[in-house]
Amino acid sequence: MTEPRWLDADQQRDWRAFVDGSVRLTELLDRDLKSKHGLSVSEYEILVRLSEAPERRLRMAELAEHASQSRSRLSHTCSRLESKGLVFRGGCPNDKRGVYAHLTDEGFDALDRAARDHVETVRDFFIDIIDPSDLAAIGRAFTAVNKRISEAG
Amino acid sequence: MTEPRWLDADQQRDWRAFVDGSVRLTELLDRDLKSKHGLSVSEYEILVRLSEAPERRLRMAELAEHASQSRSRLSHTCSRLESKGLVFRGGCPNDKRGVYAHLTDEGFDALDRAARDHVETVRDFFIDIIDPSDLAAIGRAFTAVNKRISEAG
DNA sequence: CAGAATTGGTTGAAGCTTCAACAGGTGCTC
DNA sequence: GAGCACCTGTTGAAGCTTCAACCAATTCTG
Repeated sequence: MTEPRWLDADQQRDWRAFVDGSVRLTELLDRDLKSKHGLSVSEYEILVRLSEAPERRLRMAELAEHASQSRSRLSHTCSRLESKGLVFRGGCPNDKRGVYAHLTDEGFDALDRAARDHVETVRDFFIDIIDPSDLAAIGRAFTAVNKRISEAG
Repeated sequence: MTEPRWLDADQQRDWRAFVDGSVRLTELLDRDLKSKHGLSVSEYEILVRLSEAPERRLRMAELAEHASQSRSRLSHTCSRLESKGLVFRGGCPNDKRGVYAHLTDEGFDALDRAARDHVETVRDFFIDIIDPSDLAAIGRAFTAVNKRISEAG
């Protein structure tokens, strides 16, 4: 068995900073959103994507794709959001298998309130403490990661 | 209520690339590690930290800190690792409340096997597709994030 | 030194995610 | 147009995480 190409010291340091940082950051954002607005990050993501979609509705499969969630997970989470009155699901005329998830007005308001706090926290713990050129580098890097993962799909 | 400082278009784009990318990447790594070695990323992290500790053992609280996990979660996960024979827990002489988690030889071997595959996947989907200076930027940025979160503690 | 406050770690229940199986629709092919 | 492969979305169970409550040991305080 050949020796793998281990990371060098710098790569190791940077990779670990990322792993730790992203875990801690998402946890912090999740806790923040939950305590102030009763929403998890993944629920929040769903509301965001719906709010941006034409007519504030999206097919389940599309929504799953946009929110980086499995269909099963989305299905469960939508049930919860539906029971909170933030989302409702209705059939699709063209394709009788299809289901549209719609953002309710109440859902839109909840999202608006949450987003105002959320953006401040994101700034506080990420955007505003990072050099703008480093942020651009992050953008480039993770765009490449997304592309790579999609290709491997 | 004053209008919050929304992100500008570039910030938004970069932030979202990161959110999506990191979710997808961790999911991919998790699936990879699980299918090839039956370990989740967080179990893997625990084994890594133990393997690097003097005498391959660490107090539970320290281990939780290093692995960015809650104590409760660590406790449950260690129970699972213990029943797989990769870790065992023993008391602490000085502080009778304390518990040391030890890496077993079997645990060390399992980690060694897993790490060889893991590093290739990390390279494939992250390190090797990113410009080295962008990786350095990521290191700087997330080091700052970690610092900020610790300070806010 | 007694009592209170803090720290270390575990536990069980509730909540969320994953996984595999499924029901119903669509569309392709022969 | 019957059969077959594929796609959509849901479901329930199993697995993992979070949360709050808890016990035990240590340390602080008067």
